[in-house]
Amino acid sequence: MTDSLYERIYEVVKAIPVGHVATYGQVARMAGIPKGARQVGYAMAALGRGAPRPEIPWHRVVNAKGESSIGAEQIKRLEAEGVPFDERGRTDLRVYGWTDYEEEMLFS
DNA sequence: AAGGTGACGCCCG
DNA sequence: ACGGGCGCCACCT
Repeated sequence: MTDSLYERIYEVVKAIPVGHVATYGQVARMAGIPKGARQVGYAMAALGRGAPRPEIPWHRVVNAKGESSIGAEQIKRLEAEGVPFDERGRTDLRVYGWTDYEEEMLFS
């Protein structure tokens, strides 16, 4: 719980709806860190290191290709809540990708 | 204090 | 579609 930067990232991740996923870059942008995709990944990695944070659905964060960056554990969790992965380990972001109110505005 | 390290992403062959 | 290379930037030692 070091500072507000990670907290902002965690807030965004907590907002990802069940059955949907968001990319690292997307989370970064939504947290106000345009070039911070890596920081998001680092923040996720930090979850396993220090204090436990079971309220944060880290498994709903995938890379820009729609793949899991961590492996089977994540895929298992996502499929359990209705997000399918193909044999190549990818999920369809066009279908399961998360779009919040703010972002939907950009499409209009 | 300086340099190494990523749960990333984009641009090019 | 896919791999390689480079840029990014907060964290850790």
